[in-house]
Amino acid sequence: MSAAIKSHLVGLLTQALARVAPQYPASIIALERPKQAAHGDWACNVAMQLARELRRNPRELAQALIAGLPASPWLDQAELAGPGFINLRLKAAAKLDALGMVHAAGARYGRADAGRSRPILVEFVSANPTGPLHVGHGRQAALGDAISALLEAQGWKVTREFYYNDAGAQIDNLALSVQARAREQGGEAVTFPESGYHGEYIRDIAAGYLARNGDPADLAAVRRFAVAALRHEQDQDLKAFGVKFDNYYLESSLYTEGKVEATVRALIASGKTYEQDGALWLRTTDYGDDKDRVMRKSDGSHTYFVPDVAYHIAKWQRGFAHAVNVQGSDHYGTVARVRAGLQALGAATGARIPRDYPYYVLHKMVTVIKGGEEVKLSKRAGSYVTVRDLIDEVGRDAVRFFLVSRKADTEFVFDIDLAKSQTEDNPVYYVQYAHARICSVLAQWGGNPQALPAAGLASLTLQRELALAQRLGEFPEMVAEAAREFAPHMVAFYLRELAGEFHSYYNAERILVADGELKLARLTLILAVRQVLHNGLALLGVSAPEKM
RNA sequence: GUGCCCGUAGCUCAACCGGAUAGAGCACCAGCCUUCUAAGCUGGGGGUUGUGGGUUCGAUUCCCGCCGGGCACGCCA
Repeated sequence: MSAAIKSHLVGLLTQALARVAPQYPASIIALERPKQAAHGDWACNVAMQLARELRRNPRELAQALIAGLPASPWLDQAELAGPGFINLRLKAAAKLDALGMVHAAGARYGRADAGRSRPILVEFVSANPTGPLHVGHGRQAALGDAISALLEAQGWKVTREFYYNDAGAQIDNLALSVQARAREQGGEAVTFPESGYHGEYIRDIAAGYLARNGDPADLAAVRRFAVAALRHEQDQDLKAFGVKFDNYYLESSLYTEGKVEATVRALIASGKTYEQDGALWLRTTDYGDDKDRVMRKSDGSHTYFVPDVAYHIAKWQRGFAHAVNVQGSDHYGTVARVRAGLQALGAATGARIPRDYPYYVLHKMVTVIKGGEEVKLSKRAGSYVTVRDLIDEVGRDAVRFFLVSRKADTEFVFDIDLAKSQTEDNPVYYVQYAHARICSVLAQWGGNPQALPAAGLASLTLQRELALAQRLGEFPEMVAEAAREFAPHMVAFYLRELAGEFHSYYNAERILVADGELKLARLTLILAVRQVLHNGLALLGVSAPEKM
């Protein structure tokens, strides 16, 4: 059902309301899709909402509204139901209206212009270059990429950005770890750093370094080599996952470009800082944090929160008035701090940064289960399961689809056995199979799909056909809401349902029937289904195969 | 201890910001391939929505208390 038809219905009710209760604004009229088909195509609860204030019986009020509905070419009938619902039934033509919309828009069906080409920066993954990407990064990559695609579909000018924490203490730790392995491989007896990285990949990097005649004693060179090697490795992981970034932002650049120092100076100038115990503090409690934070430690170095603020100021200054950060919920603590830092700076510089800038999508952790037990180790990484492990075992499309099919704020249990042993019942294959089936039918028909949209649709009269068309009509609204809520899982669930309705239809009815008019109408319908499956899968970064 | 999040079928998860008889998938049981791909379809059993109150025409949804789980509470990143 197109949005146009929905607003048409709201218009009808508005007129009815104006006759029955002119003192109430039409804005209280809301339509919803009933869960049960018996309740019609749309339901309105306005009579129950107003019954109390109008001191009228809700059923009697609903009846009056129904009587006041003007005639409409789309509306078949309106009936009173339950405690005071008004159930609306549409004519078949209204349901089939969506097919024309799908074919007219094609790959652009589901797109809208809510973003009005405004720039928005979506930051995600942002892994430290100290090891291969773990499954949490995988969830983040799948989420961030899908959220970006959803925002693009809503007309935002999206920049996907990866922030490399390549300047902190963890990098020193990495360098020392690689150095120790390199010395070890050179025959020296070394004690491995207590808090060093123990993964297999550290040995590989050390070997690579030695193979290029690197000097283990040159720690700066070791560090450069190790960071470059891990950035390359992470790039390979992302490539295997099908995620592309528009920009990589290096924390180290904040130092080399003086942005960290500039941020400290600006914060001092803001008057929100104070010295205590030899350290420099920011009064973040003035902006909702639960305690003040140290900016500069007594040893003169900065806490990580300063470059974080500098980075986000840079986002703002680069022209991104809208920004979304996709991060693990373990970063919850930084939210208030970064925002407080930005508010202090904004107050000092006159920059009108919104209090909730940047917006955060925090996702819960992923645990991987295999053989009924939690998997914590990976050969390559040592202490955690990598994205690559998952892709190798389950396949890229399945991993991506799985990782976005749950709300971000629920803890994620990824059961490898389930994903592997039940590949045939895997939801992603189920959706892809629907797409491939349609391709197959179209191939057997052998005609030109381009010509189909001109076909007459009057012969589509079956419940399943009308329901499918209606489902297709919901797609744009679903995409808009998923984008608004930063909730790609809605796309995954929608696709599951659409594919399910298609499979049922396919099994119950034959597409390539003898009746030429009916055949063309049915082909037009499934061509539209294919288009929407394709568009939806594209939002999730999952392929839509023509054969399976 | 404090803050945030979560708790829905045996398992994994939905539920259109308060709507009608809480829905899917997996697993289980019984059926469907001479016909466009059986990676599919049809039917079935499965629930006191953690728990106790409150708000109201109506609560999985909003409020309060408790129980259980996750994360965060550093001059770590």
